[in-house]
Amino acid sequence: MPTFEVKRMQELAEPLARTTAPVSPCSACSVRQLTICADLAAEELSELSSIVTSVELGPGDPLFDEEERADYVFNVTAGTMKIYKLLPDGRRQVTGFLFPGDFLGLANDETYAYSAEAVSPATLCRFPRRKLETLLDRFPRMERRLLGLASHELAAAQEQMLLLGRKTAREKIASFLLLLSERARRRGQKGNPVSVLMSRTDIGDYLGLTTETVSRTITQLRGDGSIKLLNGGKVEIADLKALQELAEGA
Amino acid sequence: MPTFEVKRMQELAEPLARTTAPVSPCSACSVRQLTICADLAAEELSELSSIVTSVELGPGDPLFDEEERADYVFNVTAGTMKIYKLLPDGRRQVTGFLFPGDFLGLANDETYAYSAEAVSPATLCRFPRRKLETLLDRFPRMERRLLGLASHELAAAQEQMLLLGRKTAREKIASFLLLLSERARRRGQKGNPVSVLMSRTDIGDYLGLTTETVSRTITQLRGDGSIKLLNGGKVEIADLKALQELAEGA
DNA sequence: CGGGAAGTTGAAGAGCGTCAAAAGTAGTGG
DNA sequence: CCACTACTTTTGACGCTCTTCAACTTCCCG
Repeated sequence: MPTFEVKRMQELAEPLARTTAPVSPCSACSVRQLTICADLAAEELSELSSIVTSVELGPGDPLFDEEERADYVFNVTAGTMKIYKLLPDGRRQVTGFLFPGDFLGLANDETYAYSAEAVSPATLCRFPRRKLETLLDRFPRMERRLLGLASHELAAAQEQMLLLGRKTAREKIASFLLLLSERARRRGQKGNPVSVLMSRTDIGDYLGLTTETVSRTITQLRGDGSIKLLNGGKVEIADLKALQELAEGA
Repeated sequence: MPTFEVKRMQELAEPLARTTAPVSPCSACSVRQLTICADLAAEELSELSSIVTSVELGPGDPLFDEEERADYVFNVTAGTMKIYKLLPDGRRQVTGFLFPGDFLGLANDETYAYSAEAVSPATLCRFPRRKLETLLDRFPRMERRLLGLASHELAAAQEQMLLLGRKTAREKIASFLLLLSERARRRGQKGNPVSVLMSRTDIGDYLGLTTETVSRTITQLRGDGSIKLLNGGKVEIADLKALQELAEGA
């Protein structure tokens, strides 16, 4: 049985990643209320448990690549992931950072529309897509939940388009810090200081900037007194109001 | 009964827009297969008909504004719509152009995440959100379809982020023309020449450029021999391969 | 410690934006 | 039918933000 799981793991990602036997009952899951598993009955949860597998990734480990057959969908339970698209010459656009409770791998097509990789050590729940679909037929509440998550993602994507297309570097960085802060708070952590675990390159690729511009802009905001850099990748939001006005482009 | 409809219309948009009594049976709808109503049984279609109303808009007419209460969802049946977000100082990001068969108004929140307005004369089906939701409970096939559309939208949004964050002006214009062409073909029209009904300003706001840059870039592509401008806002794709390579950033 | 990656800072340059004006297009009314 | 107006598009000149290329510094992790 463990052997079986390990084999499937290798189809999925490099030997770096580890899979274990069916995850401990979803009922103990700390991020359940944030994701598709919210509000399921005990019986439904146990059915879900029976198809789910856990995946562990280290920083930089790939989960899947764009164009790959989308046989699984995932739920982040710990750590941070990034999803991105590439141009043939290597230019990269990070389309999202994912935190515990976030869902990924929804594919309309039969293939993933983006690549996914771990930013920090991360744990995910993996659902075979086919099996999840048949489960959805019987758990309309879960399907509704999934639709809700997708439409939330869609709204976030549009907000990001506004940022990419129309905001200046300063506005982008301010928006980014506030977004991280807000998302941390929604996960029940404190939003200030905010931990910024991703590299300058990742931030640049998310905001449509170069690492140099990210660095310079952060330095600038620090000079303004809007933020302070602490150690451990933490950023203190020193002047929330200024940052918010900047982010909204006022 | 018609009075009732007119009154509700006024909550929705300005007197410019017109509503009629329940639309002629959905069974005759020409875009049904493209949208949420695909694959419904005759009986289901008639139930759907009973809650739907038709909306007609002229160029520039608003359908709804960001932040407004999202009491309705819509389906474009004819014409072209645009959806966009604004910054307080007036900077605008068009997050999508919508054509017959496209769906809009999905709101996660209780309010719309963007504004919507007609680009050309347009007709839409309007569904009261609440009633549609109860219908979805009974028509799982429609809910599945909606989820499929949402995840398709999501993939398109990510493609657009790649464009906004990482492509040059030339690459953006090339991608845009190919996108319009592709979408026209999917609706059963011919993809070349492609009709570009929207203004340079709208295009710029969609691609994260100014109207001047859009104009200059189009002139440039014409000079290259990649495209030709015909009258009636039509653009002939003269060198498809060149345009594709440009769009992919090769 | 020491080596390598990540981050910061600097100088120069390119691409796109801004401001301005001309050319084209469409709608209106005499 | 044509002239007038108003708007959209195009073109031009210039400037600024962000990128590019490069060197230097800091931070890790062995």
